[in-house]
Amino acid sequence: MISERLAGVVERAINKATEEGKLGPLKNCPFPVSVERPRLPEHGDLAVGIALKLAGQAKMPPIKIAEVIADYIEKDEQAGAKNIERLAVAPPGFINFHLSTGWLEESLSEVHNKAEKFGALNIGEGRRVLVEYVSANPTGDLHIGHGRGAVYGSCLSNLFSFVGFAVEQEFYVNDAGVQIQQLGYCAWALYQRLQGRDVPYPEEGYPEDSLKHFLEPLVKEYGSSFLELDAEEGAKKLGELTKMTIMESQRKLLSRLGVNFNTWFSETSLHTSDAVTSVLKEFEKKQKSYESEGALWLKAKELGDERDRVLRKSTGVTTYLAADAAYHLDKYKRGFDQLVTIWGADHHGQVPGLKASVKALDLDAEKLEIILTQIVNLNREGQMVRMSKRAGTVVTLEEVMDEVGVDATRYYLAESNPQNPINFDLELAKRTSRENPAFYIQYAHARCCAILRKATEEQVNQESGATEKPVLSAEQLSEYLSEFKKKPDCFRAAFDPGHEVFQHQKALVQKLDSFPDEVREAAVTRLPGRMARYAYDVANDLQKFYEVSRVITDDLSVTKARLGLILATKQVLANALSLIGVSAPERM
RNA sequence: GCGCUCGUAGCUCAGUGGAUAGAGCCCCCGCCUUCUAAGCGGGUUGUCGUUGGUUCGAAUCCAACCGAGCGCGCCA
Repeated sequence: MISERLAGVVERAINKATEEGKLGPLKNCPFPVSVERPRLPEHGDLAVGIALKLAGQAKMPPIKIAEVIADYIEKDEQAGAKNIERLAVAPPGFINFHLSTGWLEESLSEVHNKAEKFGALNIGEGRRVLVEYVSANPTGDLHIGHGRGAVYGSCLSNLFSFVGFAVEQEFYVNDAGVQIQQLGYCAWALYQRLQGRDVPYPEEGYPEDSLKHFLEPLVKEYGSSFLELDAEEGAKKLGELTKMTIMESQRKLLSRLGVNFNTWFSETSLHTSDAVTSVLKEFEKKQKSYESEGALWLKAKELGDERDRVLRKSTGVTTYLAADAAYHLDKYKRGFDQLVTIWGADHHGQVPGLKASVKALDLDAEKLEIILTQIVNLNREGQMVRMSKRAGTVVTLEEVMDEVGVDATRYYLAESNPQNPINFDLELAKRTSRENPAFYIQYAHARCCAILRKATEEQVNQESGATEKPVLSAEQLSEYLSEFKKKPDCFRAAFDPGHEVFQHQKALVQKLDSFPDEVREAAVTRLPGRMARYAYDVANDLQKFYEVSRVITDDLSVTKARLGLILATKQVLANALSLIGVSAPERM
């Protein structure tokens, strides 16, 4: 990566300059040098604004600092080998680098060498992170909002894993408490009604239509064998069976969406294992709880919450918070270095309570990161598609996936940042044109594959109908592939420096080269959506390149070099798409 | 009322302390005898919600206000 190498050169210059006392009181470079790509071509290929950032500590005007650094870079003999053609200092204190094509060649060679590992980093250094997400109640179908959490969590997990963390993904199953009881009543009533018994359906329960399709297969399988049961036993039995059916359907659907969990953690298990009662004891022991009006309260207010929270109601039943505290204590005990919990934004009111409970247990609250995902609005032809669960008109995740496909579903849910609401346009997601970024990116990948096929497969002449032998033989191709890794200068023929088209050629390679930086940025900001937008940019740059630079030509060295460039582009597109879990098709 | 999130082009959204604030869509004009035109090029578009403050420098940080969404239970 050129920017990394360049950052090293700049940092060395700064350290040398500070050693010789040329940068005021500064001892060495206090923060990492970041290299950016200037917007305007006259500002060079790459630039650093470090002098602006050092101004305060060095107590010197930025422009002076830039001049000093530039001076040291020019004196650095190794710097010449970094493909720096010339550099310029520009106000208010930027150092602009103009580079030779050598760095483009090295970048391409690096992509070929690292292949599917290109862009992978080791920020995580093997540290263990647990990502908990979706965690829906097993009381109905998943809707598009769950889909967003699912896609976000899975993309973030992919990203963590790509930057060197050992990732585990977990689904917390809220299979305890009143909602499951409620499910039991509904299931029991529905079971009887489906067999002709005229019993009332619980008015306050889950909509009948939202459960019917889960009960029908149960009726098919068990027939009337449970009709004998009394109301209590019936609700328990049917509730349990329905819960299992729903969980299995959720698991299957998520798997189809490319979302797979290492563990499904049952809330019930926290109750049966006494984890909940023991966490309450722990609060008591640490004097972080007290009894009042017959209930047990967590002293949340002194730990950053706006008020204290109930852990055990006066009825003796523990609250959701108590179970969540026990659950998170369990996560800590499992020894993770980082815990990421993804919730729908409608649960943001619970964040201070959970944080307080973690602090009350003297656990490191810094390790626990709670990320909230905002709502998804479904659109069709500009009309809002309502998602009212009560009215029974809920649009399920499955319906969306059936309609627009898995790739488009994933792309649109992955693309935007979690703190912003999504407007998911069902019609746009189905479109096969440039307007639809999901399609456009895949088309770019398929186009790369088409060029490779064209170069290496037999072609049928349109006029004569005769079969023509491929431009490149299999032997030539494999020979080239190994040259791409070992001889960066074989890419030189891909470029036309000085020519108008060179800007497109350079832009594409620069974009490919910046992938590792983009990955780092996406990982540290927890915004995998950046990968989606990056892939779009690559696709766009590829199309521009394609338009002006013919790959298969009469000149074998040009064909070879450009084919190498196309294959590098295909690789980077595939890597970026794989991080967001969207497929990279060979043809379309 | 309090809290959280958000407010950037007609629309959908990037950009979160640095150069003249970007991209796509929409609209207009060009480009197919050549590897996928399902494409490409060019053009038009801004009180960065408002007002103050911090800073050499603010869309970005701080405060107040305006607007939108969500949340404020011994529900889960």
